[in-house]
Amino acid sequence: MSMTALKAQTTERVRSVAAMLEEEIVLGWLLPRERLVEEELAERLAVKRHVVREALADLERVGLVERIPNRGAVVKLLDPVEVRQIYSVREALETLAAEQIPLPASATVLDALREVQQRHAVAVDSADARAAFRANMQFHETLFGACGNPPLVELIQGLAQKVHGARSITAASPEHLRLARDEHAAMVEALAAGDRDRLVALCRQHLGPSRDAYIAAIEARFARPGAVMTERQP
Amino acid sequence: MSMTALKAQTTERVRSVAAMLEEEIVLGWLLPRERLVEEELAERLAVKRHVVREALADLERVGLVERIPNRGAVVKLLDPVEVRQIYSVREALETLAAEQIPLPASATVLDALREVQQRHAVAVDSADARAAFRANMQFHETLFGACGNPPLVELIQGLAQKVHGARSITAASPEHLRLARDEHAAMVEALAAGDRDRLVALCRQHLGPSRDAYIAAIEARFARPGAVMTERQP
DNA sequence: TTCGACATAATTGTTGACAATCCTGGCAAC
DNA sequence: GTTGCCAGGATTGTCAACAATTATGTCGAA
Repeated sequence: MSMTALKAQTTERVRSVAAMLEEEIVLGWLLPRERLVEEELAERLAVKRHVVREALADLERVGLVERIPNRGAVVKLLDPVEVRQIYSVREALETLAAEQIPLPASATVLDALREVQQRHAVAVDSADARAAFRANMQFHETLFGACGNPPLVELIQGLAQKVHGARSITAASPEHLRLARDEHAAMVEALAAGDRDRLVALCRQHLGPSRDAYIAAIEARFARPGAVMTERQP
Repeated sequence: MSMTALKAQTTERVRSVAAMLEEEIVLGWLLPRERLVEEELAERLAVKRHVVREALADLERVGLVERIPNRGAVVKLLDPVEVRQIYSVREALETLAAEQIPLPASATVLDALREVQQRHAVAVDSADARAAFRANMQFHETLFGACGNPPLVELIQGLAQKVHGARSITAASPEHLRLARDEHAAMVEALAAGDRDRLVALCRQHLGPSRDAYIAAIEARFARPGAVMTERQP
């Protein structure tokens, strides 16, 4: 029965390492274009190189890092047009899911959402970015999970992961966190009231801020010399 | 480029192995629930175990195989409800993509589609299942690729891959192949004529047959003993 | 100074052996 | 006849050393 073995099963360690790296990317601890050296990570995370290797392969599949043969991995920098495209698909998918959630929402779903939202609010108020990130992910998972279409939920989560690199701008910003918190509350309200139009609208506008903040930040800070942006010359 | 490269880059070999296994699954050479033993595959495909391992991890992420820790990999058997859910999302995404294709389609797109469709028709007529499969994939890639949203195309392809295991029923069936060929022709026609409604409708109905055939087949052939179906005893 | 060849260092990719784990089948006890 | 247990074998997971590749820095020549 106990699925979670006491001594971390191998594939679990890989997933654990991948999750740690993902968090470090989202929280801005690892910046775009930063190199991810296998041995270095292996020592820091106290695992063998080969585990880090598999974790990096996982993150490459997800789209969070980029691996160049014989040259190693770097955290991927999404260009603005790709971000816009991804967000447009996210909007479509999340709308689709929101339209399929049975309304008014069941008590179990509402209770779960309120509990998670509570944790998220606490994390935001105490400026605990990591806890806020985790609670935020869990909130969306339970919210969209209520649509009854697991493959759809998986897709939504996958797309969210893809732009996690983009969230390093908003994940630490108190204003954005507070805004997200309030929007979550509004969503729960709409779910309880059975107001589908409001729910869908909330989901849609919930996506905007992080996208816009990222695009603005990326064009200001990570522009490559040689691109359209005029960069100061040394 | 020569596929059978003598000195293939490592990550290329992994992708190559994954692609081979995927084809073998789609063509029904590897059946659902069949075990995939690393050493065995390594010897058969003339690569090291380590490469097979990574390829299996890839296919696991795609959803074509299932890996249980310390027990190995098997080709995944999708249950009918999951297949229905996936197809419903496919329908939504392909509709979304079809709605974004600029109409009437550009000459380059049409030329490319006609060329691929020609190859597909030849393969179907000569009952070359493998060539038909490849041409079919390429057709949909170029078709939806015309929507101008690469992440969306990637998602569509990923979902198609997920149900590739389900295609082993239709991939070898002459009737289904002929039907697909004719529907492809109709799509090209709609693209050329700039008839968006017809295009969207064609995309939608194009999904039906393989889904229905798979669900019927799975319930007839792969029912687990202990389920409602009565299975013959040896 | 600038350019290019060459040696050197840093990093990834590969390999085979070893350890851990899980399934199979036989054998004994009830 | 069924159940439980203990080998034995098959398979996956782990590891450290080695090979291959790419980046870096130095030196000499134009």
